[in-house]
Amino acid sequence: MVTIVDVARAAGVAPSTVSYVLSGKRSISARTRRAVEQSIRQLGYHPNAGARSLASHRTNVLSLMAPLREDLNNPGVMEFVAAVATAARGHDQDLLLLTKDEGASALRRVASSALADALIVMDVELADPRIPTLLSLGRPVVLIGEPAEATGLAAVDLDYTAAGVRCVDHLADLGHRAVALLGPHRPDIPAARRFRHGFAATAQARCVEATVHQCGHEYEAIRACLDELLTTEPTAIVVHNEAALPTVLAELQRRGLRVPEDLSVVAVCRDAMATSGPVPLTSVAIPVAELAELAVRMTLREAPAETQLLAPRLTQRASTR
Amino acid sequence: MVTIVDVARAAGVAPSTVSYVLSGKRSISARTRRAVEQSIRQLGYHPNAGARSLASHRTNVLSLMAPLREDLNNPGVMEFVAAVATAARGHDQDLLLLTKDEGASALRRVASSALADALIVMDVELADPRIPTLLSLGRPVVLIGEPAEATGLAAVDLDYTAAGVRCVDHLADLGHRAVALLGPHRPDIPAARRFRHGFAATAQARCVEATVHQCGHEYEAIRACLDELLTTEPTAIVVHNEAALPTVLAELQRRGLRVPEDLSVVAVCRDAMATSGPVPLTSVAIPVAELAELAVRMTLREAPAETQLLAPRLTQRASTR
DNA sequence: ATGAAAGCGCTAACAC
DNA sequence: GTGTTAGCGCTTTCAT
Repeated sequence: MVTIVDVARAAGVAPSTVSYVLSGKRSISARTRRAVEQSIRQLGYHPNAGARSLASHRTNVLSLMAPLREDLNNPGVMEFVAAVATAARGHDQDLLLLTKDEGASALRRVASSALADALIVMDVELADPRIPTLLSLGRPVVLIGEPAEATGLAAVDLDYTAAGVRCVDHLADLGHRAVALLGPHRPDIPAARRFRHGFAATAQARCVEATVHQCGHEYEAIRACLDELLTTEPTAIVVHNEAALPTVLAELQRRGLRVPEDLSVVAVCRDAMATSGPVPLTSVAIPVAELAELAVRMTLREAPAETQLLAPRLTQRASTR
Repeated sequence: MVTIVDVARAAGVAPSTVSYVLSGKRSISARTRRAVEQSIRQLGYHPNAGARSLASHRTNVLSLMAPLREDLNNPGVMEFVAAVATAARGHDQDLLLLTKDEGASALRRVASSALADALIVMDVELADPRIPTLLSLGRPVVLIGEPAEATGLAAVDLDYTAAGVRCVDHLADLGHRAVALLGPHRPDIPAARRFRHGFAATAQARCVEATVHQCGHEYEAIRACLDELLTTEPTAIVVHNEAALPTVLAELQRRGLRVPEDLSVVAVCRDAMATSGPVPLTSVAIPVAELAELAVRMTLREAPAETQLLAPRLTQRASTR
């Protein structure tokens, strides 16, 4: 194993000088820096993470707790995990992955044993039992997805209220007078509530008839939901349920409803999903990469640790008119 | 911060005794053990991971490198990540997540800086550039998904050859004489090759006409693939492409082909996927939890570090007859 | 069955 | 601009 002492000896300097070259915490002559960097490369030196953490009280590890069991079908979860991993590496941090069902004790364990410097937590619910623990950790915490009540914790999310507004505005602008919302399986989560409120309030403001429905992503649930939804004869639907989206579209087709001729569709989903079907969908994408980057920067105190809601962007494609 | 010295003082013993109570590496009187355990609980002591790793050369962290960008659509990837995280915690290990596109240098970094004790790598390809690095790491390495060539690295996977055999045997037993395989987007990966070989060899052995097709998961690709596939008028198809499966089924329906009346379908997919559509599908599931558990045990040297292929299990449901 | 003490490899305060 | 050195909190010999 190559240690800092080996590098120092090879470069003809003191170990602390090597440390300072690596950290940039004091000025180093160009000559010394070159010698040290060369020795590092030649010897293939990688600082020992444990020693570093012990001496500096920093691990350069972020921990992400994600809902890895229940939301397995939700492709958005994996996208977030990937985005956070990528954002973390972009800031020289590694990522320790925790599953949601390990609960508060895992958060405490990771923080107390100094396995990670900060925590990012997805899918925090209204009265989540993890919140008190997170508040007591003494480490930076950022939530992805904003719990409806102020928790005192920093959070990042899409502005779902604005997203609901945007979808209805788009459809109203196109002349639709009757629209329906097909929402997610869990109507109680903050994102669902906010979207629904934006949707309903804007429909009212613009004198558009609106109905709200919710369903899971199993075939039967979707079918029943569409049965109900279509009785009101809307000319457009907004689908805020990515997992159900493919089945919804297939089912519309099966019923002989063409998109957008008979029914306009706006989806809240990843761009990849919006463009993967026969009809490219007008959609509001969740800005996963930006949210992840922002969350990581917050944990590193490079961005103010407060709740930030990113503005939605609606991309018009072929499914609305 | 609570340290081992605090616990030792509270319990009236030496720090080393606390350490030994925690590790179980030497016998402790019941009385001492009780006192120490009580102090640990009362003080909320969590051993510092960095100090531990520095002193013991063990981190109790496993690193998993997963294809988090390219295979984002592949629900199987996330399932593996979740399963490995769960299996790791079951063995008192934490999980450091790496993305495949960080490449060999990330593996070297994590191993050399002692961030993790061992590495699990998904999606290793035929002539993967990471293989030489993995061989030189001096740490346990387990691949999930077996590269076709012997690499000298331990690996776990489903026995895809046997899976291909099993699917054709099932259909042949039901009396089918013409079957088609709809394979994955990347026909060159070992799993695809092996499945195809099992499929083709068994078809020949049982005098069943067989054709092999491949396609991505975009709508147009699937449509074109089905156009081609259906010209041979098979009475059954085997879908080894989970991402495409929902679209394939929707498209069959659109063409007026009923499952299983007009066409039997066998899928290689998660059970959740097999049972989520209108017709429960006869399927071969990938035993993700077992594979993850086995991989974790191999990294911990609790299972022999060799290539292990798990036998497929076919579950008959309503889509074949 | 338990204690004392020597490091593990690094960072950061202190010295010059 | 650089060197010296005292820890960081733990594990593990070595003693008894």
